[in-house]
Amino acid sequence: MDRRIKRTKAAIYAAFEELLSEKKYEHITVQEIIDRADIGRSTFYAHFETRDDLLKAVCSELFSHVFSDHSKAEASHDFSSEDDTLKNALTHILYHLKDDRKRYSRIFSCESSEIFWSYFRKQLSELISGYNYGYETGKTDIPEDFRLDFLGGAFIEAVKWWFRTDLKTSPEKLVSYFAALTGQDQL
Amino acid sequence: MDRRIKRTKAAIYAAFEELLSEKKYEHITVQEIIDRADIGRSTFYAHFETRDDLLKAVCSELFSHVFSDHSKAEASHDFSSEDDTLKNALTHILYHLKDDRKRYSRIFSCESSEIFWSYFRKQLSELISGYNYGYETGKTDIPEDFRLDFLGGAFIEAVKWWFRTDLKTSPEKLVSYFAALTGQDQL
DNA sequence: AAGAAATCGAACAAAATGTACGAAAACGGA
DNA sequence: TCCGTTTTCGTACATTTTGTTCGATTTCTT
Repeated sequence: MDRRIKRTKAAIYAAFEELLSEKKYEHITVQEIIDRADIGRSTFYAHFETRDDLLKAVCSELFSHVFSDHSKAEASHDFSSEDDTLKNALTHILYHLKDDRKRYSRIFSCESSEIFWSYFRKQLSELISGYNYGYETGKTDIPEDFRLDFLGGAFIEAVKWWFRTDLKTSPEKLVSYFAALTGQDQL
Repeated sequence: MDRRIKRTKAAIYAAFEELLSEKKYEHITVQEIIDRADIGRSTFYAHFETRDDLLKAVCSELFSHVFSDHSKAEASHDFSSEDDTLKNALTHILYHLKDDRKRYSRIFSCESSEIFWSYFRKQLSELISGYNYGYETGKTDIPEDFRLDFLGGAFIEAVKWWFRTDLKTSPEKLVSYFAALTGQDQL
């Protein structure tokens, strides 16, 4: 690959990720990116059609690291590669995220429709905590705030799936799926 | 409340939600909203400071319906109000969403950082499905696609929580929480 | 009917967008 | 090192959006 391209892309990526740590993705302009990267306007558009294009490219690049070469991750965190379970696979992913936490934090803090979901999630977590009398705290070592955030977020995921599949499942069934998969049957 | 204000806000809301069903939130401009609502530019800014402000207002209005008056929801869907469990509460919420599915669909389809999460989720679901040999299909009536989407999304929620709390939990512990709350211990 | 409040619309500066083009620079293969 | 190719630069440009201002006008409330 042409060195100039590599240099230009690197400059754009760096500027973009830097900006991402300062402000929301939605408020970052192409102008700011090229100013920060110190490249010509036309140069940017020679590589990316839109700002979304750039984000996609960055995501793609990031994830190529996350999901490739589990073995490497294992090697660097001393897991026996024979124990190839989902749990370990997920653990390896988490280690990778942790190793590059700065980059991922920037991306993870993007938001937009999140305004909506965060409303929903907050309300749900409160709602769930209100029904907690049947739940024995202390029996497990799962932090209460994790449990509430997680269940709220997981329920949102169920709702998202529900809408993706055109609400063809009845609410009762959906809730039963949710309850079954989260072991919240008792509530 | 002044009728003019009510009319103006209604016009803005209608135009906004209409646009929301045609394009992504991020690409909707104030210009389009006031054109569609047929109101003066200054009038819009008299009610909302920014486009995000408007979205927040719409969300707030929408959720005030979702989380208020469970009793009403119960009445209209014949639940015995004595059975006040979390499951029923969630079911009622789902019914409400279903009743107003058109409005909610519009909001739900917003995206932005979703570009990132959807990448992640897709990969995760694939990963999980690869470890499914231990899972007995057919034993439950939970659809396979729901299970995969859900577990992927739920794991993302765990990761989000992880980052919100500054990665202070070890990857192993986080995965064990996830496994415990989703009954995926066996994998 | 009268005073208050909201809307209109036109105008404005500032900024961003996406595109175009020729000149200059950097590249890679021979 | 040379030469054709590719990339970058810089500038320019038309268009669009943004957020604000202000007086005139309309609509509301009482």
